Amino acid sequence: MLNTKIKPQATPAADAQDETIRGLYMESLHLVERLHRRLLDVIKDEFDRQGRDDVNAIQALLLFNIGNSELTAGELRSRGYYLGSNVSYNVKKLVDLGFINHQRSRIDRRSVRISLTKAGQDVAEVVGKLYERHIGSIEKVGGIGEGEFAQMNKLLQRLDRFWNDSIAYRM
Amino acid sequence: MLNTKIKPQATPAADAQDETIRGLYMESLHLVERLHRRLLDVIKDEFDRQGRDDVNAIQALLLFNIGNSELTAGELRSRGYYLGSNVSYNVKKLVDLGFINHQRSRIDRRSVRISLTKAGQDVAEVVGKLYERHIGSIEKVGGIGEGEFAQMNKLLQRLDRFWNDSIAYRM
DNA sequence: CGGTTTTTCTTGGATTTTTCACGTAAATAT
DNA sequence: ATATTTACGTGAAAAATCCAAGAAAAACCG
Repeated sequence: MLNTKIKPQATPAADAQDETIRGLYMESLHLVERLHRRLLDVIKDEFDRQGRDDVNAIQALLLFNIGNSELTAGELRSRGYYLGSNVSYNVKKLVDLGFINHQRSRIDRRSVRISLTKAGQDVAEVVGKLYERHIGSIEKVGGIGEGEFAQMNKLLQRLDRFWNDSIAYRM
Repeated sequence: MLNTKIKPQATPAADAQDETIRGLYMESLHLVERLHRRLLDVIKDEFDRQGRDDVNAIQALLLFNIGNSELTAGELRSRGYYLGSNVSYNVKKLVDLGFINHQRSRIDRRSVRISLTKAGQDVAEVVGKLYERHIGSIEKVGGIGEGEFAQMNKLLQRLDRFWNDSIAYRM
């Protein structure tokens, strides 16, 4: 794809190694972006097939993540279920669409308990069944088995931590 | 192709295996989303440090991807440089901001050739230098070396392909 | 306690971005 | 020549984000 042979020469050994890592690193970046998009596409496609257009992929993902839990709006962020800003906006939308219940906690009346309505559970189930199909075929069709998943996740975690640290510790 | 073993009890062994894969698969999904966000955060942070707020992370990423190439608007999508649906909007924005040049091709006058202005190159360079720092420390600090990157990318590609096929072949 | 601070979430408005449907010009096919 | 396809542009509506302000409840503290 990209021509990697055009480069100024520095320390031969270190440079050659960096050069290799560079290509791999850039590839990882592209892959992360692509996969993120692709996952949303897969989910959107699933709802398209069902002829549903009342939820988008991000909402469906959020509803699936909530699942049977009952949590507060804040937890949606802290647990990484919803990574955007302005949780309220999305919660409000999903309440309006009838996918989640929304009521103030009696224990801590500042917070809001959130759970899925029947309609919300249906959405979560569509996503859940989609994932089940994936899980059932990813090993044979996709060529990713347990060991490979474990390895991949370990490395993704390292990358995540690396980036996290590079912000936190101003590297 | 309706090999839909929907849900009922399978053999204990297969079920247990699926159970393991399930956890790993779900973790992968979360990681992909998290990493996508984190990368944007890292880039945003870099521009914050420079006291710049005239480009956002997505734009910076796009400018970096364009680099020294001169390509058409359509190629931004086909090459995966910009994965959104509205190339025109973003291109227009970046032209207005003075980061890219924009002129009709003489060969095919429907298409538009795009390249970075000096200002655009500066943005790309900020991203490029950020990546260089990463590349220089990812192995020691992040614990991801060549072999591990290669392995990770291979698996990410498989996942990408799996998802792509699951849309294309209606699995 | 009473006062202060912090947490948790809501609201409103401005702005940005996305989506969609249609439009145009140029290239290509029949 | 006519029809079709391709590559982009446009404009309006919808969605999402950002930001600042604020309410209510809880936690803290002398």
